[in-house]
Amino acid sequence: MQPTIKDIAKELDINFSSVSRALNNKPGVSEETRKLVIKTAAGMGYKPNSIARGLVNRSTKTIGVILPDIINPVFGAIATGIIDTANANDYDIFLCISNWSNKKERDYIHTIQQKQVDGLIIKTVDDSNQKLFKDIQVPVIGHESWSTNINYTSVSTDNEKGGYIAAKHLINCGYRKTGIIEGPIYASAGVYRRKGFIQGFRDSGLEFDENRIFSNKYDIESGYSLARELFNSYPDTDSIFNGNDFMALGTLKYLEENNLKPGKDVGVIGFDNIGMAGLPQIKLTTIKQPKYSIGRIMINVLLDEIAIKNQGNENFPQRIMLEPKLIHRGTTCRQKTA
Amino acid sequence: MQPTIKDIAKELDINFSSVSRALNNKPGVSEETRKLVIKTAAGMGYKPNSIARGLVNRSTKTIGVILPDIINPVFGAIATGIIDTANANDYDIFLCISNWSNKKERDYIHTIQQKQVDGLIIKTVDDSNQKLFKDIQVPVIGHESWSTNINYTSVSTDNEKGGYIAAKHLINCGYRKTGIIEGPIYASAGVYRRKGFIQGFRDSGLEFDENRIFSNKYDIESGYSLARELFNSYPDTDSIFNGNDFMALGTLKYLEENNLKPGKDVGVIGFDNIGMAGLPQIKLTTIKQPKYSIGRIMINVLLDEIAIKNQGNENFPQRIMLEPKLIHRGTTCRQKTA
DNA sequence: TTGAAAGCGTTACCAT
DNA sequence: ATGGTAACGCTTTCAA
Repeated sequence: MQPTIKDIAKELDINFSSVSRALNNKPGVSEETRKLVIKTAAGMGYKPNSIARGLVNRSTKTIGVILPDIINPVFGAIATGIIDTANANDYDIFLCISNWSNKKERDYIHTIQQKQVDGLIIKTVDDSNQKLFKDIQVPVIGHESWSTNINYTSVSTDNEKGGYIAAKHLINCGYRKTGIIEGPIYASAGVYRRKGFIQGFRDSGLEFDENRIFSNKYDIESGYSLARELFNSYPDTDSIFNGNDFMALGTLKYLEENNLKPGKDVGVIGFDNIGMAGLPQIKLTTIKQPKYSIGRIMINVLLDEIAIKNQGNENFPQRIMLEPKLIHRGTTCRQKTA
Repeated sequence: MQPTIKDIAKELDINFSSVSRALNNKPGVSEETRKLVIKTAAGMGYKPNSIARGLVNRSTKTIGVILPDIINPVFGAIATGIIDTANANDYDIFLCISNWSNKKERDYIHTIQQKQVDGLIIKTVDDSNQKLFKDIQVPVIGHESWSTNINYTSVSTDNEKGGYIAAKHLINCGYRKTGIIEGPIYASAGVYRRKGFIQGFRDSGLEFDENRIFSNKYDIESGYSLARELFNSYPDTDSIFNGNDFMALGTLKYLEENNLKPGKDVGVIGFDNIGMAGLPQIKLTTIKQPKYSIGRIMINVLLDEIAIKNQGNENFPQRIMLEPKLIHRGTTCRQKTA
């Protein structure tokens, strides 16, 4: 059995409240007893029970984080940003993976509340669980989800702008027969990326044929099979805007297998800029997201909201948007464009 | 404020212990009151406080998991296996990332205990923190760490065998001037992989020059720079055994930039078989690990040890080894070998 | 400075 | 079947 403060108190023949005061650097104990307590506590291998502490303090110093997957290094990077920054501020992270399942996400939203986290960071699969947020008692920060009728802060890359930049780049390269390969149709990020992309075409006086949009899951396999579908339906396709880099990797796989040279026969652009995108064998042109910063900013904003709330102040939701950036590599036209 | 069982009791003008019984499907309440309690609880939006529950039950139904990083999809896959299986058994996961830092790892070992987890799964950076395990009060499962003087179960791929297989394959391909590019020198997995690899040479009557071993971190950049170092020191290098696929990716990058064709000019073999290894642009020959299964088995064994312990039985540490498998792709000799 | 006691939300055990 | 109460380990307030 782990020793408790009562055991320490018994050992020293003092009251356990004094032990508590000593261990927490609270006033009300002589320097002498404090030193003695700390020493014997260490000797006995005492470790505070943070569950008991959480019960009385009504704060667990823990933030719940719900992410859809963890194999995609984008979320790995975001999670790392969250964890690093939280730890630096003395908070722990309770990480949950919804596996792109609405049901799992819903379950996690419930269990995480029961665990009395001090705040919640979540990237929802789509909008369907957002109604659950309104009776969460702690601050919530969303990633890639924003609508005017919700009351929590969201931080994401400016996906619409990212899509716009991608479109402009493809057009500048001279591509005209573009297809879109994207993730789940209702995924918030995808909606904005697509919107910006189509707007980019429009602003160039071009029309984008929305039949050329194919959607499935955000992984390599889906990118691969959607590329096939796209080319089967539209053999004249000269370029592809991918929902993320994983899907672009699948697209590249399809092209390779069909002897189509990316950047020459077909322009390919991704989204995220994951580590592998820069490999010389890949050289994927993509829209970079500040992944680590997204995590860092989310937790900073959340911690701030927690502090404000504890002071009894009201907070109102913000929409924080980070800058996307074109990374021009080998899978789109070679020469740099304006 | 979240309603508590006392609030429900007050509402119904019954004792809160009856509410507890009703909500937990324990005997001692009439079906009538049970239904009433459940109904009003739902109506009031009651959510059990699992922290209070944990305090009295001395079980949080939570498993702590400490992994060194999460950007490498190997750990992503392992974590997914752990989380899926734990959830299926009604356990939650408290996931921590040590970022390959001994200090962070040590801190996490402490905080995770304070959070009263029911068990711990950990992949240590190296052996230095293993002494901390002996005064952990809950079952511990290690990944890729095993020595006879420790008392916890470990599950990993048979790394020694994996290294052996890699060596045999390289030799069969006809390579003789092999270099090793590996992670931190004390990393347990690397030690066994290297040992098996050298043994493979020996068993073929060949001598492996240990000066050709270069080590750094388990990432793409390290693989890249170590490849350069290796070729600078040993320009006659004809093949490379990489500590993991990420490092192999870095090696491939170096080769590409120096116009060396993998599989033709230089044989390259990795370890893990991450998703990207199979891409046609990469086609990395590698030693496959059953990543998801590693996670699944770790949690299953842990849950078993927890159950045994709760029955008051003693458990003794096991070393569970999973089979590695050669995946022969394009970065080593083309024709299949025995 | 120290001791005593209440209370956090829950479960479990005792009466009734 | 129900009510009452102790207990989990801790922090905090109030007395002494």
